[in-house]
Amino acid sequence: MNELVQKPAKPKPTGGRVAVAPSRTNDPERTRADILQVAMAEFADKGLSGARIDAIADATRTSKRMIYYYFDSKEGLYLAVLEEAYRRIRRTEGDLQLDNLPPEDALRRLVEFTFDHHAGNEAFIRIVMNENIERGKYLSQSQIIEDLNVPAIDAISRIYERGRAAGVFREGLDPIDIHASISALTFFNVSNQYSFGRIFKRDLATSAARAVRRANIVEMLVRFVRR
Amino acid sequence: MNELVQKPAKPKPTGGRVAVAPSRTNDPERTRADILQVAMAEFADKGLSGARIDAIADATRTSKRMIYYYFDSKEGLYLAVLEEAYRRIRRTEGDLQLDNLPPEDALRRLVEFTFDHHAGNEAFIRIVMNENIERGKYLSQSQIIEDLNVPAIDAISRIYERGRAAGVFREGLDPIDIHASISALTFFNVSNQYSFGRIFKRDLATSAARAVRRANIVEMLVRFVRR
DNA sequence: GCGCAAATTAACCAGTTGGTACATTCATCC
DNA sequence: GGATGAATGTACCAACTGGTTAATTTGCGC
Repeated sequence: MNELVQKPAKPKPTGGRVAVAPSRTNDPERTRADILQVAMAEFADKGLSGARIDAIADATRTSKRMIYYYFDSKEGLYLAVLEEAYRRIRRTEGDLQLDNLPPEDALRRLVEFTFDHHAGNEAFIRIVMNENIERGKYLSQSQIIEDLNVPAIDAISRIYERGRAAGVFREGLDPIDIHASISALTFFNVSNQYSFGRIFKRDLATSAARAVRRANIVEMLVRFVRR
Repeated sequence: MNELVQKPAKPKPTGGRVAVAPSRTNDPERTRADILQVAMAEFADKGLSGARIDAIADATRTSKRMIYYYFDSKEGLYLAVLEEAYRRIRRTEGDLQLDNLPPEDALRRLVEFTFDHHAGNEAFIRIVMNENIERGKYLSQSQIIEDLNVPAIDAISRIYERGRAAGVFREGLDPIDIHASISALTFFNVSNQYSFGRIFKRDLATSAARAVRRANIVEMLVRFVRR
């Protein structure tokens, strides 16, 4: 099985001989959330063009018609999935307590956190990959992006500023650039694990390989900012 | 226009009133190469599932029938494109003269070369992205992969060994891990340019942005290996 | 308990898409 | 110059796929 996101089980059709009272319970929020969750798994697995509305509908507790009722179109559903994916990621970012740590320790911790976070959210990684295949077309349409950068960059800015003031970090670095490096190193390790693994005959998904890589990435960033 | 790979122009249908002698020239190699080139552009643009055989056929000097004659299926064509993409990349890699440079300069040059190479070959990047969306399924089927790692890793190994022996690089580093870092940093800058650009309101494709990023990536690697 | 919009179901549809059947032309070998 | 396999063009098809039509049920406000 290749499940990136939990899919709720579809209730079996009543197999008994006597037809059970065909009652129905309206629960729009549940229906919507159900569709969204299944769709996220499908889009992460196959990408926008590879995903099939029928496949999503079949894996849902409800029917295809409901997808169009709530999301209008395949693209509308994809956009909703994209936004939900970013929303979830940001939600988990907040509660990292870095301000009390010495700057270098704070940076280490931030990088480790980002690494683990990416390693543990392949579905998110794949949705971002796909959105880049789409050249950011849907991200552009989304409101959500506007205030997405703030928390990630803020954390780095604060750490960097403290380190610079304390004289342990060198001058003239750009927090966004530092963020780009952290993202690149941690994202790639998940996004390109298959091609890289095949070519170098290494499974990047083992915990041993991950631990080594993680330590090296942390070291790389610390050395980069150090005076 | 969004052309990642040159497409040859299709000759216009003879529009004249009198039908020109419908002569035909058999040129299997040209036909095959033509299809491959057009297919590479389409697969790089849309991915495996997004690409359309009819679209490829239409952009070709020949017909859909010929695609199936030479490549059997959509998947067969995709595999041929994938292999050709890797073959081309490796071809350009060879002629870098690094053995005469001091180790640190050699490393700088290698990183710069890789950066420029990735920045200038978006089609390749996108094909690799797509292959990772496919979880390396087609790369696994290919023979070509077997001897793909050698040149890239060899270059790093030699540089690192010289630097280590000379006492300018620290001990205990793994050339494949170094390669992973170089790839991650340079690949991401192209692969994720859309999502990153949208979120941070920066166009990573401008030459100014590229120059800054390139210098930082080089610096990051040098600092990582230094004693 | 009724009116009515929201929620849901089932069947259906037209355009697309990968793939093929079949006939035909080219080029090489003798 | 004819036989023969390789190369090519045309027309076609069945399955898939995103999307819709239309009818029905639920549940909330009053």
